[in-house]
Amino acid sequence: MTAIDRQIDIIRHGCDELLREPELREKLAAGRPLRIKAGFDPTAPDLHLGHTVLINKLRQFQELGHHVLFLIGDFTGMIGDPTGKNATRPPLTREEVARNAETYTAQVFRILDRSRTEVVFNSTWMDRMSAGDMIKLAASHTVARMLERDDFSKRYRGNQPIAIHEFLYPLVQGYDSVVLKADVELGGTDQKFNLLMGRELQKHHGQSPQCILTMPLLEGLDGVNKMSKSLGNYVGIQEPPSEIFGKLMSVSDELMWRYIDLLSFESIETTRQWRKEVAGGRNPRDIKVALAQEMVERFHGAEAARNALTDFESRFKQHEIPDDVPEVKLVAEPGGLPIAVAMKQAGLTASTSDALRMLAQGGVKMDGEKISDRSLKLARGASVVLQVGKRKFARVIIE
RNA sequence: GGAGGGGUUCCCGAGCGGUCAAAGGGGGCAGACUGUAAAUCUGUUGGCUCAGCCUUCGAAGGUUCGAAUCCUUCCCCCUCCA
Repeated sequence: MTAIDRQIDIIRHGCDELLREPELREKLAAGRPLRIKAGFDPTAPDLHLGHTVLINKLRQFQELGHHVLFLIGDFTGMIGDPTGKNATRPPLTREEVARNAETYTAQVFRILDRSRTEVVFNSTWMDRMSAGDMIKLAASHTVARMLERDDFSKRYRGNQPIAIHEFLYPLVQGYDSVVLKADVELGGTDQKFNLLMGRELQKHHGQSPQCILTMPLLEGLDGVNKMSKSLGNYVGIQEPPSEIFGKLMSVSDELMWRYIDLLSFESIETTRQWRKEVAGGRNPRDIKVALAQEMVERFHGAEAARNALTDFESRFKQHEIPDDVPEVKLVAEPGGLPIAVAMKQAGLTASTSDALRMLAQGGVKMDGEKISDRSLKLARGASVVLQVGKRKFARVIIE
């Protein structure tokens, strides 16, 4: 096995598609560090495990000696890429984009090697582009070819609106590759069309076209939709250990294997062994614990991972009230504070109506005892732990 | 520019003068069962110091004792023709 074979092996591992391998071999054969581009949409500034699938791959490229161009699509963010959506997204303001971008850079270096990463913003060159240049760029592609993109054609057929400016998104993304002289661009499978656009435009500008590597999209906790902040089915890498642990424990057994494939650094031999053991009767829960601990350890360290497990067991096996319950101080009138209002003010429910529903359905506990009396009032000086559902807690202190 | 169709609660979608906070499904949430899994069953799903009241059916006006439902104007989306 040659050195290049070995690189290709590592690069291909876990990926969805590599276009085109012969070209990549040629680039690798030149022996120079390749320019690896990946674009990030600044709408969701909190990185979650879904993002890390791609970032882990970037990290691998760095380990192989290549140079990562971490592109923040602050210009494209104002367009709002409709990929995976069935509706036009509201464009972000410049201020929102800037704020989001900053939180990105603060997080990626938990995974990436800073010395081999260049963070770039596409507004740097796009802001300087004239209307005339933009028309020239737009002229390089046709509507028919745009409509080849699955998302566009679906919406078009489904009588859903497509705004003209949405067509500019792939063009701008492709043009970014021209400016950056990218050798390889990474993206999710949903990005394939946009990634290919980079190849087209690079050829158009006399460059050798970038190779594209698509990574599978990680399903969210629901196991159906892709992980995304807006759908609320994500595990954020900045979340506290107990949240990361708990969320991972709540995924279905089927989804657990998917997460192991895309997120775990365990060797293929180990994970294969796990599958065999589960097939032989081992409780999948044990494997899930291992995965949850690995993730907590990656973002919070080994000690946090150990604590996450013991906390989890005391809370859910022994139904104990956790010790890190947030404290909320509320003010009551002389007559006391109605329980439902207290629940809402403590942030345990979205509304008092919702709180009343929870009471009616037996989903509320006070100091560990189930309560259902909606007329209950908390008197001044009271200090109680309220629990709604399985995981929402608050110590409420009435003043 | 012309002709036609359409905008209903998180989503899809029924309703077409009162019995509508609005059927049904999806999704969400809670309960039971569990491994905080899945599947299943049950309940619930606008807000409010909640036996009552307030706000919602693209927007604004109007008719009516009463409007998601009728009228007027406006905005937006789709289709066909130009």
